[in-house]
Amino acid sequence: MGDEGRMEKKSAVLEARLEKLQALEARGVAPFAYRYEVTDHAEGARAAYEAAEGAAAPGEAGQGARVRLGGRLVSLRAHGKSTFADLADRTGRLQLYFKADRLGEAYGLLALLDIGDWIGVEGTLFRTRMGEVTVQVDSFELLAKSIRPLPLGKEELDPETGERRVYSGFADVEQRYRQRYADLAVNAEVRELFLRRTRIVSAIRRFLDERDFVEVETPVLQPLYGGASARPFVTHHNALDMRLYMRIADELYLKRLIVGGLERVYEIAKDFRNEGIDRTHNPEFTMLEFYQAFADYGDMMRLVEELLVELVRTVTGGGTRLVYQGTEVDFTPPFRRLGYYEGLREHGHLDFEAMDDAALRDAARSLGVADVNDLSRPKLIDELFKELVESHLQQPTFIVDYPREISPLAKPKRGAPTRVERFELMVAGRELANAFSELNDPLDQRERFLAQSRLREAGDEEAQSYDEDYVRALEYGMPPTGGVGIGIDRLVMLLTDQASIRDVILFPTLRPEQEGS
RNA sequence: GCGCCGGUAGCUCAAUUGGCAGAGCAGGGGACUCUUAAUCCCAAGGUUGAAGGUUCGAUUCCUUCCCGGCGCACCA
Repeated sequence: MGDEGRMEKKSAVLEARLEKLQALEARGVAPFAYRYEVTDHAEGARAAYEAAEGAAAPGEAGQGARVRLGGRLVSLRAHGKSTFADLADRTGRLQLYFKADRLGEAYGLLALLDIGDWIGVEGTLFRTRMGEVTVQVDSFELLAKSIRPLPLGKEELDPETGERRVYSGFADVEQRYRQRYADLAVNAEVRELFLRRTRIVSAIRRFLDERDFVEVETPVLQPLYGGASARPFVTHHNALDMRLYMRIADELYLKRLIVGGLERVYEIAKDFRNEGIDRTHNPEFTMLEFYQAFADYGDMMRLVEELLVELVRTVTGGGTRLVYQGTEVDFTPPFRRLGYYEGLREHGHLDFEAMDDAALRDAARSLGVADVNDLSRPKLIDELFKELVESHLQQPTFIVDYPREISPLAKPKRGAPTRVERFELMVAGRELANAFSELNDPLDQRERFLAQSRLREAGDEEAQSYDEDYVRALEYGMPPTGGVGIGIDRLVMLLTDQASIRDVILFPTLRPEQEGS
C-alpha cells in the first residue's frame, strides 16, 4: 500500500497504537529493533526449571536459572505496580512477571506495550504462588511494535482436563485464509497443522532419498503442456515473444531424465490447472512424482504401499490406522488390488462389455453425468467407473489395469493389449496416487499422441498435446520405468483429517478483496 | 456455472411484527505489587458488504452486484 488514497480508515485502536509509537520514540525507545540474543525458549525453559526443581532438596528450589527469551506478547494483566503477561514463541507460552521495584524506571515502558508486540526478556525462573513457572523479568526490550490489533482470543486452561479454551478468537474463515499470518499468529492448532504438513513432506523426501532417488527441478513454464489431462494456464514471454504454459504435470520432463540415465528421480513441486475451485481443488497444488528405472507398476505399487505405511506411522506415532472425517481407514499392507473392469462389474453391476454406446450413455445420464453425448466410449466407461466404483472405496485399494484409450502414457498390459499397466490408489473415496509402467516404445508413443490429437480436433480440450521432443527422447531409449504421481495436498488432508484443501494450503487461491472492505 | 446459507464496532456475537443498532473481549482514562478469560469504576467506539427500490420509518422486505461457506456440476 503506502498510497494514502488507498489506506483504509484507521480504527481507534490503530490510532492509539500509532500514538504509543510516537511516545516510545519520544522516550528514545526504538520501536523496531535489529536483533536480540535469544538463548532460551518457553517450553525448554519450563522443562529445565521443573527438572531442576525435581532434583533439588525440598525447600531449595527457589532460585531458578537465568533465561533470555524472544516472543510475542499474547496476554497482559496489569495490576498497578506489577504486571503479569504471557509470552508466546514457537515452542509455546511462558508467563512473565514484571515488578516496579525490580525494574525501576523501565517499568513505565510497559504502559506503551500492547498485545501483539514482539519483545525480548531476560530474567530468572520461579514458581508463583498459584504454581505457574514464570520469568521474573529483570530487563526487557521492545523488538517490534504491533500497530494493528491481532484478533487474539482469551485463553483458559481447564484445571481439570488441561484443555485449552479460547474465547472470542479468530473464526471468520474468509479472513483466516486471506490473512493467514494472523491465523497462524493466533491459532496454535493452525501452526501445528502446517508443521505437520512440513513433517510429512520431509518424511517423503527422506523415504525417497534413502532409496537413492535424486530430487530434481523441471520447467514450470513450458512451450507444450502434457503429462495429464487438464486445461492449463497460459502466459507469454516478452523477450521470446512466445506463448508459454504453466505446467499441469512434471511427467514428461522427469522421464526425459530417465532417458538421460538418472535412473531414479523425483520432484515435489507446484502444478497448475485452470479449473474450478472447491474443497479438493486449488488452481496451484503440490505434486510429487517419482520415476524408477527397471521397475514396473507392480514394483511401484509395493513402493507406494511402503511409503504410505511409513507416512501413516509418522502421523499416528507408529500406527497403521487413522480416522478421516469419521471413517477409520486401515493402511495395514497389502492393500486390496481390484481390476478396473472387475471393479465395474462387481461394484457397478454393469456388464458394460455387452452394452452398446447408447446403453452406456443412458446409464451415465441416469447417474447424473453431464454432457454424455460428447463422450467417447472409453470416457463414458470411465465416468461410470468414477460414479459407481471410486467414490465407494473407503479402504486403500489399488485399481489396476486401465483402458488404453484414457492412458496415453502407459505401457500395454502384458497379455491384454486393450488395457495398460496402470494403477490408481483410492482412499476415502478419492484418488491418492496414479502410476504406470511407463510407455517407452517411441513408435507406440507417437501413435498414442496422434490418437490424442484426433480427440483434440474432435473438441476434447483436455486431450494431451503431441510432444515431438518427448518422442525424440524415447527414440534414444528409455529403460523400463515405473512412475508414480501423488497429490501432496490431498495426501496431507487425509493424514491430518482436514475436509478442505484450503486448510492445508498456507495461502489458498481466493478472489481479490474488495476495495475498502 | 446453478442452488442454499452468511457478511452488523478491531475480534466474537445479539437486535421481537419494519420503530432511537446492543453486549462481551480488545482499545482509551482511573484504582490496584502473585494475576492468569485478573478484578473494579468511567468514557468512547458503527456508511449494518455495495448500489438501488418499497415505506412516515429498513440491520429487518424487494432487486442487482461483491466476497465467503456448504452442496451440485466440472476436475486431480
